[in-house]
Amino acid sequence: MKDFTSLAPVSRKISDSTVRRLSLYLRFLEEFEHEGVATVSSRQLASQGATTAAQVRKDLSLFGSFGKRGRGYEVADLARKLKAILGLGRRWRVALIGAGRIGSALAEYGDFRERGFDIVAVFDSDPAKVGRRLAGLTVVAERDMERVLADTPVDIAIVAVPVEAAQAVVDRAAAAGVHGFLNFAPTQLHAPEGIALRDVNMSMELEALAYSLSQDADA
Amino acid sequence: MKDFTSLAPVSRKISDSTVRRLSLYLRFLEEFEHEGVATVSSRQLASQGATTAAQVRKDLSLFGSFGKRGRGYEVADLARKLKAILGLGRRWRVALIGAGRIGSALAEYGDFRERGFDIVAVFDSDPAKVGRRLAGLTVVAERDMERVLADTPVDIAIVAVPVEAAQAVVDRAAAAGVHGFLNFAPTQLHAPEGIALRDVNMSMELEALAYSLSQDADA
DNA sequence: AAGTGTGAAGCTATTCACAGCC
DNA sequence: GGCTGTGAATAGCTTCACACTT
Repeated sequence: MKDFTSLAPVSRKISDSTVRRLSLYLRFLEEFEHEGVATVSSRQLASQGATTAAQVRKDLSLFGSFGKRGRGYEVADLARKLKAILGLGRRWRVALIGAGRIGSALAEYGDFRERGFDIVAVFDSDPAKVGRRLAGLTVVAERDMERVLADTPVDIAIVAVPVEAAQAVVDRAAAAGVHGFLNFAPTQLHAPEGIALRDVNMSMELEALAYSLSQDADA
Repeated sequence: MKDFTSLAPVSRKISDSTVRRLSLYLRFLEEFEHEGVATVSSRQLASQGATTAAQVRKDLSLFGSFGKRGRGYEVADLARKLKAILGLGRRWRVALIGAGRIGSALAEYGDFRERGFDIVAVFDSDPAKVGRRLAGLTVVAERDMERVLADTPVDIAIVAVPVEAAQAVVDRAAAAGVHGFLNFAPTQLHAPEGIALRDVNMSMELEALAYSLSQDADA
């Protein structure tokens, strides 16, 4: 049994699927905690999340030994550890770039704040939007992005601008010190060296559904 | 070499990652087509999409032999074939359930229509929203969902209701004949037997970014 | 008895490498 | 010469199964 004195990430590279599952487990643990449940087994965690008990144990074992044999996992304790592993032991500062329909909806999306992500700046290139209030913030001209980011640095930027503008906005924000991006423009962006970027492509999700439905129809 | 007389899906089960890549390739092909490019190589397709030439060829080969050795793929032809494979040779009828901030933004999201998905009904449980116009449609009471879906059947429903309401809404809509769901409520829903469902969890994407950034910070 | 932690096995996905065709 | 299509090799992920702990 390894001795993990800290929760410092393990040398081994953790797959994206594992990270996503950890994030899911954390949610379930918070629900259990809310219901006053004190301990859970890998089986119980698995049943909530469409996975297997072995998978849960394997995922957790990548980071240490958090359970007690014969008993399971202590809910509050495991939740705390997962938070530390996922980097949620702190709050994250987020900029929103693009205050159109999707951007505005995201600015006011309560779940972000609830999960530790604070939107602290909003940018838009449309002069008609600049100066307006959105989710308690004043929309700033996209042209002033570098200047504002120098004053109020952020960790992550949410990109909600049109496809044509998206890559440029990422490159500029990355140069201005933003380390992670969540892109909602329906295109695959390229992250500068050393920068984390994830694409959320809603139309592509619908296309994947369309594929499934076409398959079923022939079956 | 196999003889694919139709584009009917192959018996082999196709992985989600392959489907997503096909959807990406299709976008690139449409861009190439728009630029007047007549043929592309697997290398060119790969370079756009952060994958490898071998992966592109493998993905395509699961469905047939679409290229010409020494020449590459004919852009318009391959685009047509990918559309057929993905089930995009037709338009899809979509209901939106939940006309809150996210729902409203999705209702007006142009890319859906552009990619073949027409929102033809909008439901909400809030009496204050019922009767309002949204993206050219009148918001209908969620309670009347079954009645309306009987008249105007849809293939897919987009779920944009609060977490607490999400599973019930899926169960009801599935019973009313909806075959696929795209869920935006930040929870993992369970699809009834034979129903396709995908979760888009935006907070979870941010958490995955937070994980990456925490990793980088220690490196 | 119950349930974790984990090496080993099994499975799936990606990459390699090259014969075959244009 | 260039590039596809594809079996073979490799890598990565999931499941199994069981020793071990409470």
